[in-house]
Parts: sequence; structure tokens; C-alpha cells
Amino acid sequence: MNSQHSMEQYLATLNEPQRQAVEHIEGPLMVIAGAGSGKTRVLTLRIARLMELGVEPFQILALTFTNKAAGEMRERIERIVGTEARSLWMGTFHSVFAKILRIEGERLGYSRDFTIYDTDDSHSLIRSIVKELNLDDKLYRPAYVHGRISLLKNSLISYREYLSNPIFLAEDEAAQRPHMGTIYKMYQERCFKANAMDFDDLLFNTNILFRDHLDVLNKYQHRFQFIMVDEFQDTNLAQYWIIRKLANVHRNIGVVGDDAQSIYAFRGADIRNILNFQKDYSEAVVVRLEQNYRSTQVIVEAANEVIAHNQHQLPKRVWTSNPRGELIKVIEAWSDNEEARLVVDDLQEQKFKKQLSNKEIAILYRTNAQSRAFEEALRRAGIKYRIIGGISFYQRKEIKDILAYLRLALNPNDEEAFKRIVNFPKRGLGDVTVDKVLIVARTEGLGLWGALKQANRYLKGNTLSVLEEFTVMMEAFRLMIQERDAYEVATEVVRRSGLLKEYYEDKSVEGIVRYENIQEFLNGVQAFVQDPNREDKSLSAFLQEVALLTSADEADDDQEAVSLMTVHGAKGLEFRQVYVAGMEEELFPSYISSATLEDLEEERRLFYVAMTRAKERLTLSFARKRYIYGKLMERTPSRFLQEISPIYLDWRGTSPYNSRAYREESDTGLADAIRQYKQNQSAIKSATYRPPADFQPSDIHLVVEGARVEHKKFGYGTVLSLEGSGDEKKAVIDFEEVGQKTLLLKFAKLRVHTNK
DNA sequence: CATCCGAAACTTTTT
DNA sequence: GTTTCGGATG
Repeated sequence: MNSQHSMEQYLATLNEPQRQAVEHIEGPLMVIAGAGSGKTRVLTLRIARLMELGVEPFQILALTFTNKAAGEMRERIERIVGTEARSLWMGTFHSVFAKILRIEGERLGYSRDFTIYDTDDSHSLIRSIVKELNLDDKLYRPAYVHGRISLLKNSLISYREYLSNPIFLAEDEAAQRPHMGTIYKMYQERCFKANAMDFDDLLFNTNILFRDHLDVLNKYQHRFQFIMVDEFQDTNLAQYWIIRKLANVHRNIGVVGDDAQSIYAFRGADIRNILNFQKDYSEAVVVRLEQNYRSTQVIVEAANEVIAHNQHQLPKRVWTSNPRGELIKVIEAWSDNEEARLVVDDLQEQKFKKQLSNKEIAILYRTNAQSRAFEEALRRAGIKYRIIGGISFYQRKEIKDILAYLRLALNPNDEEAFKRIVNFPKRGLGDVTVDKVLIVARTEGLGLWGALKQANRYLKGNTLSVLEEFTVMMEAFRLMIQERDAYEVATEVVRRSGLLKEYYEDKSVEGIVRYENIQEFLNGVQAFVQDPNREDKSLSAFLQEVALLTSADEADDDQEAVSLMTVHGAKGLEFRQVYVAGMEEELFPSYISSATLEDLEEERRLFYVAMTRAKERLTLSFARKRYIYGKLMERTPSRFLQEISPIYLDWRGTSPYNSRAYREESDTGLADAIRQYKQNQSAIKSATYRPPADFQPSDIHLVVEGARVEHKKFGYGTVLSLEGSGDEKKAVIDFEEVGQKTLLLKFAKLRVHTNK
């Protein structure tokens, strides 16, 4: 084929540093890639090129941030090199190493059908441990305890090390939480006994595997000749150690990242990995991608200004040769609901003006709770939208119920699954019975399944027979797994467990939705089973995949809908128009993160990520009052707004409710600054637009509704409507920099841009 | 053992 | 404004 040829063509479209990164073959490589600098292209082409040079696809390991990103990259590579690309090892850290643990986990004492505990399972387990230890559940809140355990595991600190380290113990003592270490230990032991790993264990245990089983390490070290890591700034220590070990033989490790976009420190991500990389691989070639191909000059420069307020960052200069573009519009609203309305108004106007499709627009916010108002406003306006993240399909109650049955059938020691469904649908087995079973399982070392089988020893009467019935049913499911595919098993489980009946009989709105969701779930299982590209169609494989889906993975982007998501969820994406909502103190930056410099800088990077998602037009909005915990609270505009110089901002079109009188009443230093900005605005505006030297007015007849025009003094604008005729003919034009004007065409010097 | 109801507590971000 | 918790009742 002529793929050689097309590779040449691809290379020809790259800029110098991009080409350098793509053409790099052996040895360590670090690409510092600014926002929108084409890093995905570089990664894709480098992998494609390696394959064309003869590297086998299964010798290449590429770790991405979401499974969806991996899928897209695989498709792109496939377009260049063909179906061979399907054999690449690609995915998130969690999914790739879960796969390896499923193969090798027996070395660590796990069976290949181990369960992956999600956050709810972890919390539930911690809750019961805290209860057993008779500890204060306010002090040892599951989210807090789990967060701490998670950070420990991501820093590769085992409970043994923890318990033997006086510094940790003293810390806990000081924090009035002396039992952290005990809980950590019990949590790990319980997970292990339940044949379960939580998300962090997938990384932690991979490290243990590679540390203690050198033959296994050796196998994968030799297999993966080339390792590539995307979003390297968001890797934690556990992840870095894995790739460092794996790369130890061939030393062909390429990382791509941007310290300015590191937004996952709360999950243990450590920017120091970038510095460590340069230390560990002193021979590494470092390439900087600084040209932004995505956004307008206004957006790039404003984002640079914001990020410059951070003290800790690698030196780099992101620039663009794209057009200057529109100013960043700021929308000031009286309340959170009005904020949503004004954003949607603007969105509709822009959609019409620029003939945008919904897909090209995103509304971003700091917290999931903010989506509500926007959903309402969009629904009222009749605009289709989709929410990415939030409560995903697989987190819905009815789906988690089915999953729990399937999990328990596959792994009969999965305690969390057992607790969830032993009495759902209702069978008359309450907490008392469940506790008896669990205590026997634990104290007699029988494990959950063992205890269930011997229920006749410690239960009697109706309770016993109902529980035995349950056990028999689960056993039947277990047998079914051996013989039938995941779809057949799931269908039977849903029917025989009574789940389907439960929701079928519920004729309320939610009941109907849940019933439909169950059907949709079954369709999903069927699609999984029938996918010709999938080799492993077992229930086990299905459950693993579902457990590791990221919120971004679920979105079907064929849909013609406006995207709503948190800023975190928007990482790696781009849209022609982006709205960033809730630009208020305590919200963005979050009140939790405003205290320390590190946290604040992470929030600023988060804002930087939000801004740089926009290709053409960025809009920032905030509300003066907002409902917090059901109470209407006064709000202050975010400090981040002040970090952008006024020359990039357009404060027009703020709320009519937000009268001058109102603002003078609630005077703050910032309100003053805002007024100042607005006053300066007109002066600045005339300064931003300069007519080109070759300015030639076009013929009047070319001025039609919707046309894009340029005026010698007012700059760029769009014709909204025409009225009158002949010499009286007038046009209402919305100018980007000075707003609406009505001009007599006979006099106005307008140049019409026909290229839309 | 289940259900219902009012009070209290609560929200960063995610694999 | 919403979810979770606890207590009283059937």
C-alpha cells in the first residue's frame, strides 16, 4: 500500500518540534505540550510511524487518560496503518493493569474473577469497619478515610509501613484520629478476603506484582518495547513507578504532558513526576510544543495571563498565529437561575448568528450541582443537551443492583455486592440476619460463601429457608456462567432475581424509567457479547470493563446536543464556543481550595484548562446571588476575572436586574474595578480594532441579512436586519466591539466578507 | 423486619 | 435544594 507515502504527507503538515517528537525513535522522550498544541496528533503519528518502521503493535503500550481517548487514538492510527492497530495495548492505567492483574493476580492470591470495588463499595466497607470498631462515624467519615487511604496507596505506602511509621501515627494522634492505621489495615484485609480490589489497588497491586515477581516483570518489560504516556502531569507515584519499571529494559519511554494543566493533585497526581523524569532519564530528549492551533489570540493571551499568576511552573511560551478573534464576554447575572437564562440566551443568539451546531458548544462548571439550572434553561429553550459525568448510567440504582447480582454470582465472596442485594427485592432478610452471616464468615474464616452454605448452623425457621433459597439461586447463576455468555446470564439473573418484576410492577414515572434502563442495560450486554472485535466475552470481562468506564467514555457524541460538564470532565476536549459558569469566589476557586497556595494554583490551572477548551469564543459568567444549601447567598465575582486584563474582556450585556443602584449598594473593591473596566471599555475597544491598509468598501447590494461585515471604525460585525430602500436603506448591525448600530448604507463604508 | 416521615447534614473535582 | 439518618409504628 502507499502508507509510506501518506506518512510522508502527514509529516509534512507538522511544525518543527512536532516533527521532532514524531520522528523520535529510541530512548526517553518528554514532550511538554501547551494547550491545543496538537499533542494528540503527535502521539498518534509517532505510534503509527513506529508501526510502519516494523514495531509490532503488541509491543507498544500507550496509556491515556480515558478509554475513549484511547479508542479515538486507535481509530486514527488504524486509518493510517490499518487494522493492525487493534492489537496495540492502549487504555487507561487502570484498565490496562486490571487486565494484567486478571492474568497474573493469582501470584498475589487473588482469583482471576476478582471484583473491582467502586467508590460506593469502598465507602460502605469503611462504614461497617468504623461501626465494628465502635468509632465516631463523624470523625471517621467514609469519604475522608477513603480519601486518605487512597492517597497512601497512590504514594505506595502499605498499611504495614503506615503502622510502623511514628510520623504518620503522630499525625493521626494530632488529628484526633488515632485509628486510621487500624482502619487502613482492616480495609485491605477485608478487600483481600472478598477477592476485591478498589481503584487504587489496581495500581498498588501492580507495583507489588512487579516488585515481588521478577519473572512477571521481566515478561512485560520485554514485551513493551515502547511505552507512551499521555497527560503525564496527572500521573501519581504508583503510576510513575509502574512505567518506570516497565521501561527499564528498553528505556523507550515517551511522556506527553503540560504542567499548566495538572488538575488531579487531589487524586495523588504529582507534578514532581515531570521533574523526576528528567532526573531518572537524564539522556531524555525534551521537546516543547508551544504553538496553539486551537484558539484565537484573545483566548490564548488571556489564558497565558491567568496562568502567569502561578509561581510554580515550567517556563514556556504558548502562542498562536490564529486570528485575533472576539473578546471574552462576561455575563453578570442577578441570580444563579438568571445566569443560566442569560447564558442560554447568548447561546441561542450565537447559534443563529454563526450557524453553530449544538455539538460545537459546551457549558462548563466547577461542581456537578451547578448543572441543574442550565438543564432547566436549556429544556425551556428547546435545546438538546447532554450531561457528561454526574450520575452515569452504570451508577444508577437499578443498574448497580443487577451488577451486584452478577458480581456475586462470579465472585461469591464479594461482601459489598451481597449486602446490596441479599434483601432486594425484599425477601425478609434484614440487617440482623446479614450481620450474623458476615460475623460467621469473618470469625470462622469461612469466607462469605462458606458461611452462606452453613447457614443451617446458626439460623433457623423462615429466615433460614429464605436465605437457603437465595443461596441456591446464586449457585444456579454460578453454574450458568460456565456455560452461557454474559447476555444469557444477565437476562436470566434479571428475571429470576425478581428485579424485572419489581420494576415492571412499579407504574410510577421512575419505575418506568428504571424498567427501561434495565432493558437498555441488557441491550448493552448483548452488544458487548456480539462485538466481533472482542476476544474475551466472559461475564468477568464485561464486569471489569463496566467498572472502569470513565464518565467521558459513555457520551455518545453523535448526538446533536450541547455538552454540559465539569471543567475536569472537559479535559482534552475542545469546542467552538465555551461558557464557563459560576465565576465566583468560593465556587471557582472552590472554598476548600482557597486556603493554601498549592490548592489555589491548582484551581487556577483548572481555570486555565477551562479557558483553553474554547476555539473561537469564550464566555465567562457569574451570579450576584446564588442558592447554597437552599439559602440565597450573596456572591463575589471570582478573583480569576481580575487576572485577565480588561483589554480581553467585554462586559456588555449584563443583567438588566443588575442596576447601577444595586451595585452601588453592594459596593466592594471589585465592583469598583468592574465599573472601571466598563468605563475604559469604549476607549479600549476603539484601540483594539485597526482597519487594514487596503480597506475597500464593498458594493451595497452585498450587504444582506446575516452577512459578516467590517467597518472602518467599528470593526467586525454581523448584519441583523435591513430596512428601507434606495438612499434610505439602513442596516442594523451588531458589532463585536461596540454593540448594535443602525447605519445608513449610503454613507457607511462596509466591507462584506463573503467567506461566512 | 419493613415503612414512613421529619430532621439534619451536606457538595469540589474522578479512575 | 437534595440526600441521608434515626426513630416510631405497623
